[in-house]
Order: sequence, then structure tokens, then C-alpha cells
Amino acid sequence: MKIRVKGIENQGASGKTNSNERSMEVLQSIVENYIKNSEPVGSRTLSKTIGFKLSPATIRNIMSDLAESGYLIQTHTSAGRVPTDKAYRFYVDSISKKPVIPEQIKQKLSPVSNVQGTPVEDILSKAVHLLAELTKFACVVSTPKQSVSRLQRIELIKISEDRILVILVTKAGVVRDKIIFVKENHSQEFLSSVTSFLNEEFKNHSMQEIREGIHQSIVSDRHRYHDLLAHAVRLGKKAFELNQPGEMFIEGQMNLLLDSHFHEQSSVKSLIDAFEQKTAIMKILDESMKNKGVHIHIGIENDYEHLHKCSLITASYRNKQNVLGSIGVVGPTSMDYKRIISTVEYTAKMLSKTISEQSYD
Amino acid sequence: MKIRVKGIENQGASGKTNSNERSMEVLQSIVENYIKNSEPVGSRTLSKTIGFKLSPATIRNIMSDLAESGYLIQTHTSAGRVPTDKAYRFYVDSISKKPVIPEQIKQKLSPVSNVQGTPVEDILSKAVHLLAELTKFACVVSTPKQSVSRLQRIELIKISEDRILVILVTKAGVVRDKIIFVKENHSQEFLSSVTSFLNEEFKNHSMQEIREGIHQSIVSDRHRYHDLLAHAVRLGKKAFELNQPGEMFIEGQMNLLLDSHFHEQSSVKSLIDAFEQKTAIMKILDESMKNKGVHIHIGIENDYEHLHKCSLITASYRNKQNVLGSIGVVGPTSMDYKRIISTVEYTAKMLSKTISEQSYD
DNA sequence: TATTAGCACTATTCATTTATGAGTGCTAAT
DNA sequence: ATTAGCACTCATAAATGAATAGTGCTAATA
Repeated sequence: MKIRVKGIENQGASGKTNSNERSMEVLQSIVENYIKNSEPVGSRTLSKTIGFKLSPATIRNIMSDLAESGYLIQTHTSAGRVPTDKAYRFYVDSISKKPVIPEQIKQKLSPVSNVQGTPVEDILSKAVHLLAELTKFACVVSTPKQSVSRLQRIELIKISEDRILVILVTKAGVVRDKIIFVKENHSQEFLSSVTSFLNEEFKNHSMQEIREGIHQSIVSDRHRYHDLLAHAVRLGKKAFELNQPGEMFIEGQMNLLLDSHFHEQSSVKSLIDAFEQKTAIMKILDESMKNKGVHIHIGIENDYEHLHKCSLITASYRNKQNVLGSIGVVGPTSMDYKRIISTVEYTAKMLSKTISEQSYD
Repeated sequence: MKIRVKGIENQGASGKTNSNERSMEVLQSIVENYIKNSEPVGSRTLSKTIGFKLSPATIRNIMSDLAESGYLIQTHTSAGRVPTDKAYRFYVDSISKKPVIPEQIKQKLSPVSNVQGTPVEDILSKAVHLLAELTKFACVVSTPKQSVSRLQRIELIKISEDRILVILVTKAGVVRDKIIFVKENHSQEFLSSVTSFLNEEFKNHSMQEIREGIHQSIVSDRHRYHDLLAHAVRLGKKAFELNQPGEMFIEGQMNLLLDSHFHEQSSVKSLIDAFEQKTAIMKILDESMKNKGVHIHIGIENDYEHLHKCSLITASYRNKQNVLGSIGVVGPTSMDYKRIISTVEYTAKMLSKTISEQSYD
């Protein structure tokens, strides 16, 4: 059996690294071709579309090597070859980091920035909607993380004898409301004092800090407070209790079902589950907040099995102070990475810009 | 050509109305059979499943008549028959108005009522989610109409020099927030006075009334007000300006795409459009608020063409004072009407109960 | 030594044919 | 008025065969 030099993986066996470089280019061509036509690509077709001149036979040899190295698979003996997730990973890593944003996309996304005085949720919703329209895939965006966002203002409103409406406004411009139940029948005047106290005490602190701070107060200093403060702290504790598990807007799920890739495979069920449960996708969005830039999860790289047939492209958005959340696209592994990556990147950028302008500082 | 007595439509031609009644029962059987198996039903099959004894030949005659009257159609010459929308309408009108709610459904929906202090939006979202899970179709719910809901409280919060956060709490328990932009740099104390004024003036009035009232004030009495009130009215006008076009939560769209009926027809695109645009469905939900009980729109009965292949089952929900919105199911015309109708009815009932308990009175 | 041309081989896909079967409509018998 | 019987229709499924796109290997070539 003849041992052929594998391109890409172990280069340098031959004098010229030429062979290696050529393999890479062939692989890129295959991936791009498959992305474009969604059909197994054969040696003959490739020899025409490829930039430099190579005969089908030579390409066959290269493809054979690439297949052996796990970059390509054949659906059956006499079919063309299809890129594996490994090939997509290679492809994604090899493409330029300076994407060009088509003017058309810029134009489409401009509504995101025209939103004077709109609630952040609406901005997110608008952005994810446009992203879905542009990419024709399913898109998700996580709402600003409550724990890191900083308090702009808290308001306590008496609703009935035993119910108080709590309104939290964060620096990011998110308004959260919830109702808390109390035993005592506080007057609205009393609530106003408590409100003032809480605002003075905790403005500009993160929710996380506030929760901890209040807990501390209760544990250690309870006896020191006079009646007002004791109540204030107790109400505050209730008010700041974490209840929102972190939301997520989904848009364009239907796009996926129309996509030929998912239509044929019976992986539709899986995907629906993935979107129903939300937790897996949420986790990926959260993860994406930790580092700057665009994050790419290709098929099998995803921990969650139901997402093994998908790729996720995510990017975080932020205001001036903090990273707030992430926005992303869920599509087939054979998506047009160049286009999707740049679109997600640009959308996240626009989102950050818009929200920063809206932030209350 | 022999003229046969048409059942249902023109009875009485024969001495016995027996024939008529039998036609009805046959039609019912056909509809139920088709709902159950989603397959054209033939005379042979029917003669087995039907309660009383009739030979296939007789049934064929009856079916032939029903087809002529527009209750049944054949996909092709040698196929069984399929109910038309007219048949579904007949079927729906003939079924009992006192549906039995299966214990299982009651149990599934019980979480809707376990929601102490949850925002109304979350309750709606929970309800529509459960409804989708139960029915396995797409479900929608409209958020409480702003115009009819009554003011519980308004709050103005200074956010920055030129931005004021307006929070509207309605009797139904809906909290709406929006940011308004102002030229003058009002102090928070000033805003508090305005807040008090607006609350005293407009508490318990519907948004519609308030908007009209404020407009009146501005047009006719502007000169009478001293500075405070002039400002108050101007701010109030901005605060109460209608901006929310009426929202709608959608859940379980994917269910429709999995449904065999939609999968085969290429009407998927239509449906997606219908959900994207929202307006058509919203209109039906709005319509449904005008009358009590369950509303049923079968296929062609819908004005909107994209919904011609669907049936919608809707019911309004309310609190003690007002009808607030509607909840409904969008499914194939061949849905199990008995089950879906009772499920929607029960869900709306639970929703009303829960929201009434939450309302601030 | 790397590349290419040529050829045998393989599997899919598509169109055509050929049963099979469910279902109808009509007529005549009950 | 109902039913049995029969000829007929059409969709669906299985079977066949030709066409096609593709591979792998070997031998020729630059």
C-alpha cells in the first residue's frame, strides 16, 4: 500500500509544502462549494470551479487523503464528498478575520439604531427579528443579565393592602417589575422613605452586590437599625430576590424547518426540543458573554446532543459599563459562515451602540 | 336521472325524516373518522365503524348525496371522501355545548393558577405555553388591551436630564413602561407632584378616557392652569400616548409544521407569513373579545387568505371588570374540535380566574 | 516523482412498467 | 328502500432498466 503525504495534518514530509497548501485550498473549495449548492461535491465539478488547474484525478487523490484524515465523508461509494464538522472548523479558522459588511446588511439593520426611548426589550426583539430575516435561520438573543447590571433606581408602589409593586430600573435601561406580598399594611409615605433609603444606599451597585449587601445587613446588623431601616432592609431583600431566570427571545425558528438540510433529516424533533428547553442554547449564549468577539460552535462541538446537526454563531452585546447578553444564529452546519459571522458581528455591534446610547448615565 | 332526497338540507321530501337524520349521523361519522385518521374515508370502512348497520352500498348513496350538497369532496375518482369546511361547520354546530374537561387537562393547566404575584405577561405566557403543549398546535394570546384597561397608578421617574421613565400600572395588573423625552430639566420633586396630580385625576379611568380627557384639557383649558398643572398635563399627554400596538404571544408554531396536514401541502409558507404579520390573527383575537364563549373560525371562513387551510378556536379572558384579551389555537381544519374547544374554553376560564385574583382592587 | 488519462466498477436517480387494492358508480336482485 | 355484484378508475408500491455521476486503480506521461 502506498503511503501518501497527508496535506494539512503532517506537512513537511515532502520537500515542498506546496502539497499541503494545495490540500488546504482544495478543502476550502469543497466547503464553499457545498455551502453554496448543498450537494456532495465531486472531483470533476471541483476541477472546474477551482482557481488553479488540476485534473479530476489529482483532485480525487487529494480528496481521498482528506477523507482519510476525517475532513470529508462519502454518503455512499459513488457519490461526491461532503465536509465534516472538522472541515467546517478548519474552514472557519482559515477565513479572514476582517469581514466586509455588505451595504445591504448595514441598511437593513439601521432600524436597530433608530429607537429613541424604546425599552431595551423592544430593541433586542427588533434586532433578533432583523437578524433572522437577514440570515434566514433561527436567531436568539438573551436579555441583559440581571446580576451584573447596575441599579439605576428602585421604586416601591403600594398596590393593595398586602401587595407592593417593585420596579427596578437598571443602568442598561431594563425595567423589571414584580409584586411582593407583605404582612404589614405599610402606608405609601412609608414606602417612599424606604424607596429613598434603598436608592441612596444601592444606586450604581450591581444586583449581585445588592443582594449580598442586604443579606449581610440582615444577618449582622439587624439590631442596630431602627424600625424604618429594619423594614426597609426586609422589603429590599424581597424586592431584590432573584426571580428572573434569564430570558431569551427566539425568532425565525420556522426558517430552520424550511431549510432543506433539516427538512430531510428527522433531526427536526431534536431542534424543537432544543428550542423548547432553552437551557442548552441559553448556556451557550451565557458562555459567549465571557469573551469578546464572535463565537462559533460547529455541530458536534456542541455539548448538547440535540444541537449536533447545527452550528451556532454568537456574539455578546454590551453598554459602556458591562457585557449584558448575547445574540446569535442557529443554523445548519453547512451555513455560509462568512456571511453569517459578519452579520452577527455587525448586529451585535449595532446593538451595543444603540443600547449604550440608551443607557442612563 | 334519479333525484334523490338530500339529507340535512331539504328534508321532508320523503315521509320519514329518518333519511335526514341518518345522513347527519353518517356525516358526523365521516368527520370524526377523518379527524381521527387523517385519511379519506370510504364506504366500506365507514360501514364497519358506524353505530347502526348499513351496507357500504347504501352509505355510498348517502355519501354521494352529501358530496353533491357540498359536504364532502373526493381527491380523485377512486378515493374515499374528505369533509369540506362546510362539513366541519355542520359538525361543530352539532356537537354538545357542554363539553367535559378531562381530568388530565385540568391537572396540566393547574400551574396557571399557582402564580402569586407574577406579572400578567408571565401568566399569559405560561397559559399559552401549556395550551400549545396540550393541543399540539400553535397557540396565541393577546395581551390586555391598553385602551379599555383602567389606570391603577402612574409613576414618573427621572432618569436623566432629558429623560423620564413613565410607568403605568393597570387594574388588570399589567405594568407598562416607556421613556419620554422632555426639553425642560424637571426636578424629581416636581415630577412627584405631577405624579400625584395625575393619579388623583385619572385613577380608575380607562386609558382611552384619559387620553381624551387630557386632550380636552389641553385644547380648552390650557390658559386656566397654573404652571404646575400645565406641565402636568403636557407630561401626561406624552405619558399616555398610545404606543403599544397590542401585543401577542405565540407558542408552538413548530407543532404545525410537524403536523402531517401542513407538511404535505405547501401552505407552510402561507402560515409562516400569517404568523409573521400577526395582524390577521390579532384581528380575529380582537373580534373574539366582543362576544362571550368560544369562537370558531373554520378554514375558508377566515377573511385572511393565508388562514384558509386553518381553523382557529378562540375565547376571551377577563378580570372582574373588563374583557382583557383572547387566547386561541391555530390548527388544521381537521382538528379534533371537541377536544380543542373544551381545552381552549377551560384555559380561558382558568386564565380569567387567575387574573381576576391578581387584579388590584 | 507528481500528475494525468483511461477504464472498470458502483450506486443513485429517474422514468417506465406492472401489479395490487381501495373505492366508486351503476344495475339488477331482494 | 336496501343490498349484492361487477366493471371501472386511479393512486400507490414494487420491479425493471437505462442514464449518470462518481470513485479507485493502473499505466502512461511530463
